[in-house]
Amino acid sequence: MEPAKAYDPKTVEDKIYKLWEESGFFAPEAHQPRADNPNKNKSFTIVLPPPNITGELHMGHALNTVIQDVLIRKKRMEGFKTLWIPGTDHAGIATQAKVEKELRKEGLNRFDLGREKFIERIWAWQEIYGNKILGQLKKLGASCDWSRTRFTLDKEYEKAVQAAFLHYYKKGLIYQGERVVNWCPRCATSLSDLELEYTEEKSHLWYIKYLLRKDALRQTQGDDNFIIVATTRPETMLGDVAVAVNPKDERYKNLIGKKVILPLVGREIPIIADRAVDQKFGTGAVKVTPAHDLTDSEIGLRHNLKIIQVIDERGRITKEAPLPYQGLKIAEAREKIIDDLTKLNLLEKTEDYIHQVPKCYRCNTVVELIPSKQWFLKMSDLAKQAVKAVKSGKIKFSPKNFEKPYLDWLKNVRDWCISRQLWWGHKIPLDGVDDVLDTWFSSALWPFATLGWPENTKDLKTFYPTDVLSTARDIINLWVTRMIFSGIEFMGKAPFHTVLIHPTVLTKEGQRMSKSLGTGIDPVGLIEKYGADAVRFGIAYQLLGGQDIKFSEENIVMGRKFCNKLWNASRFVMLTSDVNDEPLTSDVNELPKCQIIQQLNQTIESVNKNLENYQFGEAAHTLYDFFWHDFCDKFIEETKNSAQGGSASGGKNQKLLLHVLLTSLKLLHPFIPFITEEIYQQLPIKDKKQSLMIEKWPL
RNA sequence: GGGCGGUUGGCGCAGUUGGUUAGCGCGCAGCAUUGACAUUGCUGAGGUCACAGGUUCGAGUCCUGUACCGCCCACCA
Repeated sequence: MEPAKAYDPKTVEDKIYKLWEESGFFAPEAHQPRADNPNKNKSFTIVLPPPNITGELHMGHALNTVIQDVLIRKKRMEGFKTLWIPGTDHAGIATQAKVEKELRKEGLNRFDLGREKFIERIWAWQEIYGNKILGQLKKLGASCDWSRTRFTLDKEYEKAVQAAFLHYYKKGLIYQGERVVNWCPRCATSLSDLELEYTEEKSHLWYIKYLLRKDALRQTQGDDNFIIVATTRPETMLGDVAVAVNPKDERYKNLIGKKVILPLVGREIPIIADRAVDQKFGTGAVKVTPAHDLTDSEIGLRHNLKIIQVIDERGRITKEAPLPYQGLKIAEAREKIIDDLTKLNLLEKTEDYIHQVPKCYRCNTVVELIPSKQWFLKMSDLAKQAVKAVKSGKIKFSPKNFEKPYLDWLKNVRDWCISRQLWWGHKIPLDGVDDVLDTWFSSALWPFATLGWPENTKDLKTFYPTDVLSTARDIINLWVTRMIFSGIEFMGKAPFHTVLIHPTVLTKEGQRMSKSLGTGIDPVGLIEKYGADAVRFGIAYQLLGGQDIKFSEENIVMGRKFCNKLWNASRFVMLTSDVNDEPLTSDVNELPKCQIIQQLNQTIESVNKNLENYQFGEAAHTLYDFFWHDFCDKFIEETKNSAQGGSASGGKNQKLLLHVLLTSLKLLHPFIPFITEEIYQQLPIKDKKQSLMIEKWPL
């Protein structure tokens, strides 16, 4: 049957993907490399950044899938032992929050179910969404080795996590400590600094009078009988243990060492001097609450102050506070305290104040700082290793300027709080501990745990270290740094040589795409509308210069048009080919040195160079221009004219047409795999491979 | 508060080490055409390259400053 006039991706894509899966060529051992292949002993490995099982994929995933698949498909055609490992991430807090939200719709919370039932419920969720995500990757055409699919919470992976934890523990790098940690009262867990999201909020700066104790009063010659502190968190005053001023501050020099009476509480607390106090802010005198503020906690340590916890894990005032405030929620307590201070005439003034409020990055609840017993991983030595790997050039970032934020962060890094009071995650391997590990502790092991570590597997020997890691910039420090030091620590080698930071996909208006804002675009919807190849080519075409992408559907339209052009040009070549009885050859040596061949060779050279430098957009543009304008508009039209004069030159032109078409299909295949494969399957050529996937890449 | 990036035709973007008429996609206008393709072909309109100075024989491209936009990082109560 004659191929349809217009290319219809719907009739092609599922069929072709099935063909690929059945061929087995996604796995590195599926086909024998040619004897003359210089790369046959080299491997090329990518680990897919495992998507969180919290929902469906977004455009960022689609973009990253295109990048990785282009790299993988090209290397596969070059004859490398190519492995792209897929998988998903259990995403501790994110998934737990998602499932809790589901429960809430049923009027339940996780405590109603209990730990075991709740975890069962999440496993049911992971079954659905994990598979959904893998299905979406397949729709995009990802040529991952699905037989090696991993999940960060599967049984084997659990072994890796345990082994890692015990290694650190035995080495003395893991310790338990009572520290002030970020705490989400809704999730009831600690959070790392990186898991906070700050939002700017209008609030107030309250100026509160702390009265001096009577004997202190007698000793001061001034007429002030109080010191004023400014705060944005009046409710924490219930836990104050001192008032601090800068030692150089002349205004307060004679007050240092004196005592004040903490309003509403009645506790006597000292006025101390500490360098952390900024003279210029507020009144230059700051209330010190070591239990609920990080700076204060450090001041407390320096001055040997008590820690009085007045906010508990659920965000309520504790029994350490005076009776009237006990059990109140933070907002209620704040209101009552302001009220009471006003009545006592201790509120000097209230100013409007805009400040950054930390919120839980998963559930958007205001995060509290509370003292809590947690597990920490010592970072200083590990961070040094991670710094060295990049400074020595063993790992390169592309674009290079992302090395700076990476190095800056590592330079100032604090110990990593790795315990979470969640139910969904890896349990800390020590008896009697209910805490789980930060989800990033397990994903830090991804490049080698997916290959079988801690067992010394064949895969590990063959495919580690991996080659390119492609990811979004916002998880450089959450994930990339931690993979790097983990790889060095456990494998003795950096886990990859290149970190590819891809652009962020924004809306056309320049907004961040997000579900909650309603600005997200579903790649699968686009695939249904335009076809996967159109989506892929549209994305690749826009991957220029490395800056963020304002997504516009017009590029996908272009992709669809291009696919159609390719389809019809191929139809033309094939229709005219049928005239010949003999199968046509694509032997390069028989080709004349004409203009189209010259242009083709330039295209090959340019595409190779651009792909080696991760210039995907440039490569896509080059291919587009060559195929459409040089090949279709000029060369094909010319062959029509020359054919009219007689059939003598017809055969030669056929070979040429077929050669250029086949080479173009090879070059385009990494970008638009479905349509190129479909056409390849129909081509009347000798020595056809089972799939275009394993054809020889043009050099 | 610190760091990074952006500002080029209606929209989305390219412009390598400074050098003849600043490119691409989408859109727009006119013309063409049933024989690969109307998801087409040809032709064309449309930009004082954010602003102000400076370096240079010559700057979208280098330097200084300004404005606006975006992102990341940061314990200023």
